Parts: sequence; structure tokens; C-alpha cells
Amino acid sequence: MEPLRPVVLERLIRYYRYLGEFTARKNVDTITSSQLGTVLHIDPTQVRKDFGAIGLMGISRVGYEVCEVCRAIRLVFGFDHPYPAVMVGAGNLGNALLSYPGFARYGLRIVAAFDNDPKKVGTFITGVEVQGIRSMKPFIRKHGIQMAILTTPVAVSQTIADRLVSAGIKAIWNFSPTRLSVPEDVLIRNEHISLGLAQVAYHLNGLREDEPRRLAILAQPCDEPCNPMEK
Amino acid sequence: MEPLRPVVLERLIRYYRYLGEFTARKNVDTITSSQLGTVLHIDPTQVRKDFGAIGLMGISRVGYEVCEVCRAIRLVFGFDHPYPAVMVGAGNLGNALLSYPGFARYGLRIVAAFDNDPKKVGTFITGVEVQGIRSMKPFIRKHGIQMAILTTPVAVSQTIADRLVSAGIKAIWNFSPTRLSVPEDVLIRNEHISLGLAQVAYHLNGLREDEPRRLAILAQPCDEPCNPMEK
DNA sequence: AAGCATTTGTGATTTCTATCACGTTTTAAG
DNA sequence: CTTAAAACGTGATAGAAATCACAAATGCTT
Repeated sequence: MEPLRPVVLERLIRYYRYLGEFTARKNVDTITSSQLGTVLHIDPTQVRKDFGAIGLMGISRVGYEVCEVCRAIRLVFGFDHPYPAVMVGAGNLGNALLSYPGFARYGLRIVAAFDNDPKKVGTFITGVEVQGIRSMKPFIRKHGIQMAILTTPVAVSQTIADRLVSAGIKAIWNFSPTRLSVPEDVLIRNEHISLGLAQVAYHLNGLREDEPRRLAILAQPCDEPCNPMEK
Repeated sequence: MEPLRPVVLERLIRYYRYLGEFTARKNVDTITSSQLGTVLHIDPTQVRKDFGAIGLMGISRVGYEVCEVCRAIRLVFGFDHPYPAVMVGAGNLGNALLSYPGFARYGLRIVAAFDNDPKKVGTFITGVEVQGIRSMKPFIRKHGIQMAILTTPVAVSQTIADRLVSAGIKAIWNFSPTRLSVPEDVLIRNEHISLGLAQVAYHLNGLREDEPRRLAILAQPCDEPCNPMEK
């Protein structure tokens, strides 16, 4: 099967998420493309095409078996063949992620956490022991881990990323707000919440609707500093 | 100006993010569309069109003034006219967000936090006092707050959302992994990290490249439960 | 059993997005 | 001063994505 386009993957995840809630509530085992479409604001045809793309066949006049849909989606992403992952950085964000119980549904199993704060080393967070950074590389090597979740402070992220790569990591889920350079064959997925924030801001800004002010400001010379507030 | 499409907004944010790092490092005050394009893997023409869409004019043979670009982008999103926001839920995630110093650059100012855990009420997190949930509605009303950040447990999120709406909130940045129902005029932006996770999973799964297994599984009847692991 | 309503699957069409190609402007060099 | 190179701005074009339209299939009702 040729690789699925990102936009399709995104919708598949939305279907999967909704169907999880759906089966928890309703006691029905089939769903139609228009039902899904209505809830998720996606055209029913699109739903059918997406399902077709991952080899799902619906039943005329009935719809799709929820159970089959979920299974097919899990298969596409490999959710039922969980990859072990390590968490690097056990601060607030690392803690929040470690204690999020929903990841199992997405095939994620965090098997170890690493932090260089001696006070944290040795403690357990939802069953996962926090180890010193020193132990990281041997641990990854020993267990053949391919995925790492990075929640370290920006200052050390690149250094840590280099070490992860040299230990054999093939994918980094990066929550540290910085750009990482890694070899071609290592996947970086940056989680930038600023994008979501920006969309909210744009909406609120649109409510204001003050076009003259905008133009007036743009007309002025740019005397303010470029980067008024620094992270 | 007609509203900008989401895909443009997304690129604008990527430009803004990069230019922040850029000016911090280099000591140059202009940048060309191809420089930006190379770094962000965006076609230079696209960069020029995006800049054109927000009223920016470049200079032939020179490029764009970084300072002007940043200012125009801030203007589009309203970043230099910060909206006060309240944080609801002061758990690990709430803490992580509250202590993230980068938000100021995106026009976000968190002015209060609310939690129903008596142990947390009265404490301060990076200068913001945690108050009881009771105080939430009057506080929002009194200060005319329009934006809320929701990091509560799924079980209470909808109830909280209802209260936020009735207090006058116009946009909710939702980190709680659940679907919220709110009136038409209230914007919900859901922050679902599962999407990022799924993309990483898809990549790793692709490395495996085991097509026969996939088809074999799909051919079997669907005897497993639909929702094998529950959050 | 027949007819009707509903739903799937898919080719055709439309709409949106990204890229190309090229004229224009500006700086720098010869 | 002239010419060349580099960058912008934008109409034209190609490529993706979403939607439409309709045949085929299936279940329900009478």
C-alpha cells in the first residue's frame, strides 16, 4: 500500500478518537459515513474514501462495523504492536505526559524516564522509574528502543537529541520549543502549541475587527524592537 | 482584509517562530524568501505570497525587513494587544503551561488559575495565584476575560466549560482530551497530542514494512474488542 | 415479492493549494 | 554608464483535495 497522505492520517485519527468515545456511550456496533461526517464536520464521501484507502468495505444500507474500522486504523498506525519509548525530562510536562493514561490506545508504552535532577532520580511516576541521564544510552541500546519523548529545557535539547540518535533512536517526539538537527533517517515530530494558541488569538483578534487601526500601525515605521518579549 | 486561510496562518506562525530564533542568533536585519524557504522547506514563491497576503512588501535584491515581518505577523494575530486568559486546572499540565515563558511572544497573559483542590488554592505558580473554582465566574466577569485554558480532568471538563461560557468566555483552548459542546459563537481549539503521536507511530510502523502481516490481519474476522485499552 | 429509501463505492468535477515562469526592480561590479 | 545577478511580485499552470453525481447494493415496509 502506498503511503497515506498526512491529511488522511489526520482524519483517520479523528475517526479513531471519536469511535472510542462512541462505543463507550452508544450500544451500536455500526456507523454510517454520514453519521461520522456530521459529528466531525467531514463530508461523508470523504469518510468513505478514507476508509476505502485503508481497505475497509462498508455494507450498503448499514454502514461500517465500528470494531473493524478501529482495527484497521490501529493496523495502519501499528497501535496494537506498541513501541516502547523513553521519556527524557521529568519536569511538569514530562510528568503530565507520563501520567496520561490515554496513550495505550495509541500504542505508546513509556518504559523509562530520564532526568538529570538528582532529587528526581529514583522516584517513580505512575510506575515508571526516573533514572539519571547517564543510564539513558545504555538503556536504549540494551532494549533496542526506537522512540524518545523529549521534554527537556531548550538549552540542553540538542545535546540530548545527539545522544539519543547515537544510542539508536529513530523517532523523537519533541515538546521542547526548539529546532533539532538530526540525521535524515531520524524522524522529528515537533509539538508546537504556539500554533493552537495563534489560532485562538486570530479568532479573538477577528472579533475586534478594527481595520483602520491595523493599517495605521502598518504605515508607521518599524521603530519597536523585533522581538519585544523574549522566551 | 478577507480572513486568512488556516494553512496560511500556520505558515505565518512558522515564519514568526523562526524569525524569533533568527534574530536572536544572527545580526542581520533582513531575510530573503529563499532563505526562509530553505530553512522551513517552503517554496520561496509561497513565502512571498504569504507575505503579500498580510500587506508586506519586500525590497528587490534585498529581501524583507525581519522587524517589519514580525510586526505584521503580530498584528495579524493581535499578539501585541495581549488578551488576558485564565487557566482552569492546576495539575501537571496546567503547571507546565503556567511556567512556560514563551507565551508572552504570542500575546498570551495568564492572569489567574483556578483549581478545586484545597491544597493548591492559595499557592502561587510563577506569580499567578491559584484560586478556588468558586471564584472563577466572578473573576472572569469582573475582568471581562475572553479566553480560558482548560486542563481539567475529562470528567469535569464539560461542566467547567458550561460555567466558562456563562461567565462570558469567548474562546477555550482545550487540553482536556474530550469533545466540548458550546454555543456557536464560542471558539474551541482542541489540543490533541494524539495526532502527533500517531504520525510518529505511522513512521515507525512504516519502517517495519510488513505488508503480508497487515493483509492477514485484515482478513481475519474482528473478534477482538473494539477498544482494547481504555483510558 | 415488489418497491422504496438508504447507504456504499467511484468516476467526474470543482475548488483550493503549491509551483512554475517570467517581467520588473534594485544593487553591485566592470 | 552599462550590464549582470539577485530578488521580488504575480499571472499561468500543475497538482491535491474535497465535493458532486449517480450506479449498485441492501434492508425495510407493505
